[in-house]
Amino acid sequence: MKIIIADDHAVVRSGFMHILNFQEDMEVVATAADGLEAYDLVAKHRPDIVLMDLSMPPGESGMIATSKIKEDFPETKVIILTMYDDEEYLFHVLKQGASGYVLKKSPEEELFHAIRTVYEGGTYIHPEMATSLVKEFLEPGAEVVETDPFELLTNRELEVLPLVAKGYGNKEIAEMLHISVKTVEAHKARLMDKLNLKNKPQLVEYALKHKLLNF
Amino acid sequence: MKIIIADDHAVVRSGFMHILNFQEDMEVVATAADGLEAYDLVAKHRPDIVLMDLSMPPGESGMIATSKIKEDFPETKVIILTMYDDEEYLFHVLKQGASGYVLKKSPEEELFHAIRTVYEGGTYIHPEMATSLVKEFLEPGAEVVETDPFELLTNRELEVLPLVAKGYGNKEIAEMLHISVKTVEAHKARLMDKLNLKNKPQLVEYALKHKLLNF
DNA sequence: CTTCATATTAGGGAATTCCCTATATCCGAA
DNA sequence: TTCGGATATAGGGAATTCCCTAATATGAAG
Repeated sequence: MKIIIADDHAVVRSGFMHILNFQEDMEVVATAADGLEAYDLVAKHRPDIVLMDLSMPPGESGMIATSKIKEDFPETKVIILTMYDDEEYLFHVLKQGASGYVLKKSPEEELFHAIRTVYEGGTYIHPEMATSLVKEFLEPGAEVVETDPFELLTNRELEVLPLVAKGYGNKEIAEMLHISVKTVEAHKARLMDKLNLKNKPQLVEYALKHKLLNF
Repeated sequence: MKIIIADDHAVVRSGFMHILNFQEDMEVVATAADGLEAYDLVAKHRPDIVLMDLSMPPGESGMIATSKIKEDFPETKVIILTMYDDEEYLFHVLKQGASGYVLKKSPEEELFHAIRTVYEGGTYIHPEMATSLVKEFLEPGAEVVETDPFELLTNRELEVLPLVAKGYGNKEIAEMLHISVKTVEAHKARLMDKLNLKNKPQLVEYALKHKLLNF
């Protein structure tokens, strides 16, 4: 099967090309450094599969490219290959028409399996991400479709989140907001549940990613 | 020559291993997913070269590992292979004893060239980064501020600081670093004293400002 | 040989957080 | 009028952190 690889890191693309070309049923016909280049190469080569990174600064992102490619070349299947394990990315690219989502931390065997599965008409989602998908299936639109914090969280929660991320303790936050420690605990627990964050580091990462820390 | 690869992404490690093993004079003897594992493998294999990523969350960073490896195995040469083009990182790892700095966006030929240059006793710096080095050479210390964490803090403190900033508890940090909670407490107290930080939010702000959070 | 810094560890008590479970009021929408 | 969400608060116990004080081993520098 014909494959195109899109990743902004040249040496990483080379590495992927090598390990894929080693599989008897796989052939990398071209590689791209960003979304625009990937689109052009798909137009030219009409591959079966595109392996698409999500973030390819400063070029066009894989999310945009996936959307365009699926629109203009619906027979080409797109598998996202990224280091981001955020379910918001997963849901978004699935809606864009991607047929697979693999994390870069996975072993090469998983990548091979994903490619073959998708080539045969299936969908492959990295197991750790699949649970998010099941949740979403069971409770559509419950919380995770719109992961923009300003949509998901109440005003009070939006006040509490950055303060927690910055490292203030519950007691300090209570004093700042003139509420009780118990209330802070409750808001914190609710916002973590809404955002599907399991621990403090995930909360800090989320706050950073969504630019909620005003330092 | 014997090479060890340290990168948190398994499929990326596989790719690098493939392209390096294809070179007649290069052999990848092991791969590691973080700095601690890299150190252990260096002890075991005594490679000529280590290709080290800088950021390998949630494991130990390549910066810390580079320092330890150069200290205990001075004959092993370390080449940093990262996506970060910040000169702060470059200066630091050179001081730690790294012999090369290659960006992941470079083509594989540059990586081969870097490895061969370093193996022969030379130093290889990605051309775009070399200008920063020349500047620093011509005006030493011009841009180094007195609160450069890499100047003020010990290696252990540099390990603890980002973890605290990220929101990990002392118990979790102790488990990650295989030390006791009391030790974590002590390092934390010392580094806060050195940096004149009075509380957790100041520590978080400091870590952000100095790009110590690998998310 | 001495001194100093780093790394590590500890006791102990107070303070705080975490986690589970629960309740109440207010307000807006149906 | 009813219902659900937002906001607020609480009890209680286990776990953890904070803070102060103290100690040891090792290696490097003078």
